[in-house]
Amino acid sequence: MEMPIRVSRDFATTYPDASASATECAMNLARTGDLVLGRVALTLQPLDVSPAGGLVLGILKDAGQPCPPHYISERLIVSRATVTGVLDTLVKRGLVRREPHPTDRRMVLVHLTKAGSRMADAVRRTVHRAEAEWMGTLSEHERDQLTELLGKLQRHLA
Amino acid sequence: MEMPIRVSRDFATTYPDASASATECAMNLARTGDLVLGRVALTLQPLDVSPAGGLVLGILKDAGQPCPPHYISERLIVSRATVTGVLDTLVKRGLVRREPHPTDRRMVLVHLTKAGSRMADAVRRTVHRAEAEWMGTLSEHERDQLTELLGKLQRHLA
DNA sequence: CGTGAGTAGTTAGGGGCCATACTATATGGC
DNA sequence: GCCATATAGTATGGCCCCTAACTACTCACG
Repeated sequence: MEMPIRVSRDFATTYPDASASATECAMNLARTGDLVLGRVALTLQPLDVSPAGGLVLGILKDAGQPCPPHYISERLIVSRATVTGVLDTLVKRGLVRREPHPTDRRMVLVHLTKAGSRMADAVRRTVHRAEAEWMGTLSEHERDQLTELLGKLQRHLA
Repeated sequence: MEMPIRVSRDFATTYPDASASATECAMNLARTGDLVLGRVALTLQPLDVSPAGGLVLGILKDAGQPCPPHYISERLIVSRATVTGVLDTLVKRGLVRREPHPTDRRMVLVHLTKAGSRMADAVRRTVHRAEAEWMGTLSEHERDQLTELLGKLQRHLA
């Protein structure tokens, strides 16, 4: 498999109103994003936490206090329904606890358990150490360049 | 929401053996990849085809002849089980047909129907036109730069 | 030949993600 | 106070993705 993905030589004639460089960017962005997600999942496997679960723990840890699911949903940029499912898994694993909100009875407050708090730390340490290794091929300058380019795209895509 | 994602100011002291620039790259790669995938799904919605389904149609079209599922699985970098599911959907939609392999009875050959062939073309046209628009914020030079950086990472991550 | 190793496809079960629809609760304007 | 509207959480059902296990078949080696 070639890397990066390139379009075929006759791309421009086959798709006149397309752009080869744009298509190559899009395909490689999707592929690279997928590779990174795969690496995260692999890295977290020994901890027996899913990437989504790890992110939720991190959000709760950062908040420093119990949070309602809708807050997690917004931070994670994911639907509330998805958060319900991830929380179910975390509850089963004993990393998180749901409690009724003291004043607003529509809400639930998600509490980090002791084990959940420890796990949040372990996830962060593990993932950040791994990230440093993944990006080892790029120089500091290249990383900044990449982050800038991605930021520009995100502003346009979001 | 800021774009690109940046780590907090005290990142280096909190995670001594991590790299802020590496973590930023990883987070933004995951995010941007996700945004691109979301755009693809949105773009294909009017055609009533899933992103995965569209890719399978493209692979069959490129092959120019009926293919066994394991070939699709390798091209798509996805498990054979997943291909089974995607093909089920495509069969239901009448875009694809399963036929027994004439000589090797373990295999199935996936045929593109007339409608499937037309759909493959429509998917490509639609997505490539959209890609040109998504990447509109980046100059030709920036796109090449981005593709190169992603390629370098892919070689390291794959 | 026959048998064991390898290959192809599917099934089963699990997770993440979504949109939609439903219930319960809160709130602001009348 | 009452009601329309908005908000919070969840259930449902769909797609995509995985691993593991199972069936059917092929093939090479003894």
